[in-house]
Amino acid sequence: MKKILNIVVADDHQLFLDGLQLIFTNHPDYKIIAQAHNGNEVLEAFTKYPIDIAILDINMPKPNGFEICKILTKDYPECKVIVLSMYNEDQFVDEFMKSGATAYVLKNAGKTELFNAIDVAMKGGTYISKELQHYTSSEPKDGFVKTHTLTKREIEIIKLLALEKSSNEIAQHLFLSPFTVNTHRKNILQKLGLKNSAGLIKFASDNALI
Amino acid sequence: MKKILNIVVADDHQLFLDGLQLIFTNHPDYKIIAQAHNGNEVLEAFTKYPIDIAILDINMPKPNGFEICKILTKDYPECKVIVLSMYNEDQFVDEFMKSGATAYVLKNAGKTELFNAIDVAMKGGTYISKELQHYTSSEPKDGFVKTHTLTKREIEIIKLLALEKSSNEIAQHLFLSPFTVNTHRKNILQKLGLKNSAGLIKFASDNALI
DNA sequence: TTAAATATACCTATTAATTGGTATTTTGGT
DNA sequence: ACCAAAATACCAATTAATAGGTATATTTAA
Repeated sequence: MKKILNIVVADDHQLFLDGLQLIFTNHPDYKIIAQAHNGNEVLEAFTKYPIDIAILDINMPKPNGFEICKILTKDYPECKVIVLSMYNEDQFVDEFMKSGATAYVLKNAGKTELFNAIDVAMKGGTYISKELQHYTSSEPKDGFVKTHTLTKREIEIIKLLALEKSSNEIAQHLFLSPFTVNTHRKNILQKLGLKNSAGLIKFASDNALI
Repeated sequence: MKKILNIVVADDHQLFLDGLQLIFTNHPDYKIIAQAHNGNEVLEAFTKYPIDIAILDINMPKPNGFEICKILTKDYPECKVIVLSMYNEDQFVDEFMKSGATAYVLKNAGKTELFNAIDVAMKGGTYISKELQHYTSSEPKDGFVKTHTLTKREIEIIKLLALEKSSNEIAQHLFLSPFTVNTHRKNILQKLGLKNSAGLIKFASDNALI
C-alpha cells in the first residue's frame, strides 16, 4: 500500500491557497496537511507534521522563498521543495535549483504540470517549466549566463532603494560611509548588467527581491 | 427558482484559474462558464456566453484589468465586475470603483470573502476589502486623497523608464524635446507623491503599469 | 463653444547618480 | 591557518535627475 504524502503549501494569498487545497482534494497520493502564509509558518508546520513536500511561492515574505528553500534542504534533506514563480523571465532558476529546490514551476502552468513536477521530484528527478529552461546554465541565454549572486548587503541596499532612499540616507540608515553605499550600488548594477536604478527596481520587483 | 449566475474569471496564471474553478465547483448560485488569460479573451467570452459576473485580476495583460473594466461597464452595464488585486497598498481602488467596478477584493482574502463580495455586488452594493478602505475617498489617508490620474503620455514615459531609458533617450524615441520629457517626469512624481525613479518603478510594478 | 486638461517647450540651480579607479579590513569556508 | 569573498572606504569626473519656475498650443469633455 502506497503511503500518502504530506504537503505544506505556502503563499501569501489565501485565495491561491484555497485553490491549491481544492486542486489536491481528490488526489490519491498527495494531501495538503498545512498551509502557510509566510516563511515562519512553513518552519512551524515542519515541527508539527511529518512533511514530504513543500510547495513554496518565491514571493512569500518573512523569510522569502529562497531563504526557506535553503533552510529546508539543510534541516529536512528528505523533503522535496517545489518552487512556484509568477514570472517567466525569472532569473533565479539557477540559484534556486542550486539551493536545493527539486522543481521550479510557473504559476501559469496548469495543475497537470504541477502534479507532474511533484511526481518527477518524488522519483528523485528535477523539474523545470519548459518556459524557464532557457534560463538555466544547461542552455545559456545569448551565449552566456548572467550570474548574479547578490550578497546579503547588496540585497539590503536594493530594498532601501525601493523605499526611495538616496545613497546618503542608506548610508545613515546602515551606519556606513556614503562611499561604501555607492560602491555597492556600482557593483550591483555591474553584476546584473543594468543601466540605472529604474532598471534595478524593475529587476528586483520581477524577481521578488522587494 | 433561482437562476444560476454565469461567471468569467480572468488571470494570467492558469494555476490560479484552476483554483478558482474548484472554489466555485460546488457553489449553488454561481458557475464559472469561461476562463480568460488576458483582456481579449474576456471580451471574447462575453460574445459567446450570457455573463453576469466578471472576476478580473488587475495584473492581467492585453488589455489590462483597468481597460477591460471600463469597456465592460460601458458595453455590458448589467454585468458586475469584481476586481482582484495582489497588493494591499494598491493606490487604484478609487479609479477602479469610479470606472465601474462593483467590488475590489485582495487575493489574500479567503473564498468566503470573495463569495461575500459577489453577494453584495449582486444585490446592487459595492464591496471593498477592509484593508483597502483606507485608500478610498471615503476615508482619506493623511487628510487628503492622492489623486493620480496619469495621462496616456505619462504612462508611456513610465514604461520607457522601466526599460532603463534616460530622459534624452525617451525624448529621441518619442520625438520630443528633452525638456518636455523632464516636465512629464516632474509631473508624474508630483502626482504620485514619489521621490525618485526608483519609487516610481516600484509603484508602476506594484500597480501593473509595466 | 468654451473651459479644463493635456502635451508641449524652455530656463536655472542644485542635488544625486553613475563610472572609473584603488585599497584595506572582515568574514566564511576548507 | 589560509584563501576567497564580502564589506568597507576613498577620490575625481562626468552625466543624469530633480525642483523651481513660466508659457503656449492642442485636445477633450461639458
